[in-house]
Amino acid sequence: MTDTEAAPTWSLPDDRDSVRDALIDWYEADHREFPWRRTDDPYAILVSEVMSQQTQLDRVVEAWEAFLERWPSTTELAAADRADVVGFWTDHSLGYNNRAKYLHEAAGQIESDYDGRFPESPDELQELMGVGPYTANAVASFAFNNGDAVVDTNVKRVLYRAFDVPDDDSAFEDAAADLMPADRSRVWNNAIMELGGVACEQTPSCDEAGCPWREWCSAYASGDFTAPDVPTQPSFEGSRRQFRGRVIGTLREYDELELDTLGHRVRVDYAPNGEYGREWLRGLLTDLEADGLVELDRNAEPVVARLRR
DNA sequence: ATCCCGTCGG
DNA sequence: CCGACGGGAT
Repeated sequence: MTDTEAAPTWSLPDDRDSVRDALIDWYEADHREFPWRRTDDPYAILVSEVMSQQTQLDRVVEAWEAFLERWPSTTELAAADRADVVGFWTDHSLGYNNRAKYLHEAAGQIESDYDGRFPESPDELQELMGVGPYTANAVASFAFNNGDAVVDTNVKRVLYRAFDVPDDDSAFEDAAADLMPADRSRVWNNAIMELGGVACEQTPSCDEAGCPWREWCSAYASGDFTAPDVPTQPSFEGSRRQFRGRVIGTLREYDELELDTLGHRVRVDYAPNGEYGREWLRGLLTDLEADGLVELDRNAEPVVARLRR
């Protein structure tokens, strides 16, 4: 026998159905109300998922409503200027403006490749720009009740603590899939992420939140609430990301800007031939250009930059 | 100072 | 597989 697979060192409770029912009952009895939980429009759900990947949910609500009012469907969004979509992202402090571009591009894909209608399977949804495994399953679940088990950091933390699933992506996927009741991805994925969001947070509130899994939970029994490591980010102040943000913000105020002018507005210590000079700025701008956010007119003399329309 | 965290591109 | 990616809230 050439099988080298080790037997799993973890196992889910025998009475899966009790575990499942307990979570679904807990979720249905009481949960946070978010407006995107009241729609099954895949476009509206996609927008909410992309926004919430980077921003606290409370701040997403307003932005989500405003975005849908301005661009109610992929038809309007695909026809929009990219600069306006990126500008909206900045105005609403939604972070990574790359994701505004992804959304804009995905809307274009839906219009041109899918005849204006969203595909319903996770595999097809993943073809859309900016849509990876998590978002594909979320949209398939919440719009079509047709997803597989989502695995995000909330779900990982829950599985790691409750059932000792090791910190390993394929183990998390297997466990999450085993646990999800067939054909109930909509309520299930909402419920397990809600559990991670309000009961099994970084510092857990098992009793306060009335966690429905206390009787099965390994961490609750042992008192060890260790969670999988989440990589910490380098500081934002002075980072390249901060200056990218400033370039976008500055270019929004002007139709176009010559490079040295832009440089001086972006950082006080800009010196054309210094450490933070033209070479540094060109580096930033060519990346922003490759990211589809900025256009450079290399024929102009001197070269000018503007937001991509 | 730390948290939030999935996707893309190389 | 790993580094890059925004900026407000706490």
